Amino acid sequence: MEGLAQVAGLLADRTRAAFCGALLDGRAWTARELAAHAGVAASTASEHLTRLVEGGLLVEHRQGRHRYVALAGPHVAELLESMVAFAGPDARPRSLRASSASEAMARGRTCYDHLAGQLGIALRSGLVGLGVVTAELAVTEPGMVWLKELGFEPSQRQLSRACLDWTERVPHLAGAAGAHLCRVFFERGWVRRIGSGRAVVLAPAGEQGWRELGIV
Amino acid sequence: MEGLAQVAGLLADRTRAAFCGALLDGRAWTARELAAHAGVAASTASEHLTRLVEGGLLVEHRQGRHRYVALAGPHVAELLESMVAFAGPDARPRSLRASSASEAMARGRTCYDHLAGQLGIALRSGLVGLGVVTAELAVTEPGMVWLKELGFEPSQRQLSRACLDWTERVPHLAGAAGAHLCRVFFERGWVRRIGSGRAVVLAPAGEQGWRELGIV
DNA sequence: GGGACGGTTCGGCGCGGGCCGAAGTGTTCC
DNA sequence: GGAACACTTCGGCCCGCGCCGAACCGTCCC
Repeated sequence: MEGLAQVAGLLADRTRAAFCGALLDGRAWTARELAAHAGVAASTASEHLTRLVEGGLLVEHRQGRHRYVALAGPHVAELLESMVAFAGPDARPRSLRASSASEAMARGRTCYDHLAGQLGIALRSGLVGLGVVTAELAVTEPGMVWLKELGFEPSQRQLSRACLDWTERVPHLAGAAGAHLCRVFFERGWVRRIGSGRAVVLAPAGEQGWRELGIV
Repeated sequence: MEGLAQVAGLLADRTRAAFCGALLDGRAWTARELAAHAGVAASTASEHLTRLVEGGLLVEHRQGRHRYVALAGPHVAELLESMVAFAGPDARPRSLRASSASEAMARGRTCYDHLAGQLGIALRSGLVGLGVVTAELAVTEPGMVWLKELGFEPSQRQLSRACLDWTERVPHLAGAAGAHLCRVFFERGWVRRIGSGRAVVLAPAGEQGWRELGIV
């Protein structure tokens, strides 16, 4: 259980945990952004990032004078999700600005590579209603046809997976299928990011697209 | 991500991690047993256990002068499994005795409430061959009939789940179905514990039973 | 070249926590 | 009652680590 203690140790610090939480949006952040997000000095952030990269949780990508870091893959996102799901959501925001930001996140956001929040729940209900996935979020045979019409190609990666939503406490669709749909929605401009962060919103074109597909 | 850091902190210590690893066999251990297992003083173990119980990872059960502790439930076992799967198996045993004990564990053991090791793999292959579960370990319709004949009753708990075997690096059957089969096999005396610990073996009666069920 | 900027390295500080042994509590058994 | 035993509490030790600021290194832009 040596390895268990090591990986737990990487996440056992509030600053490193805050980094990982921010990176759960699936995007790459610079060291400074993360430092500001967690409220520590740049030097401190730098050391933490080195540890997280060496521990295999993060990958880095140097570009000019910037150091971009991102989660090392879906397996890391899944690990973090399951730990957050166990720990439960944190006590909630104090400031007004933080509160409105967290409301926007509750409405819709990315969770690593798929949609979450109320938007994720709506997508899930729609797909269940269409018979694309079962109530347990397994892709059905007609569902696979439906996905392939949207350009989905099966791969090594697990087809579908339930990801526990930590604002809604309800599972939404993750895995290869969830990631593909999220990507398609972004490509078509149906979903776009708002504000600074990971909150997303369904654009008018998206509302229409979802209606045409029968999701809503 | 406050909560994430807290739960990670509970597991970030090698002694506490060793406790959890031992408890992954699904049985209740006394404080002394765990202390000996991890090689620390009884007083040290006592403090660690208090923290793990307060953190919700373990439950305790006082009986006379003994303090029994066990994992707080399948959700904890699943959390630990996913972290161990990420971290990978530890470097391997030094002493001869440790080596033969770990060989016995590799042949068969309990993983919280289901079978693991080569025995778990054999069970899984058999069930796939019988069509009880798909290759992805989802229970089929005929499989549910088969399970009900063995006394299985569906519950709230997730029906089946793939648990990554950390000696074999192959998934075996966990979840409600895996737990039920394990329990039935113990009740019928088909599987029994050997030696001090969590290693198990298929008894002669079990070999015959498995043949009759078509598992092997 | 010079200045601004992102990131890193290093030294030093302080706190937290893991460990033990000794002493104490409650239980079991004779 | 007395002895053995499982566990807990407490005091004290020490190491690890998270943090910062200062100095430094590269890159980018004028």
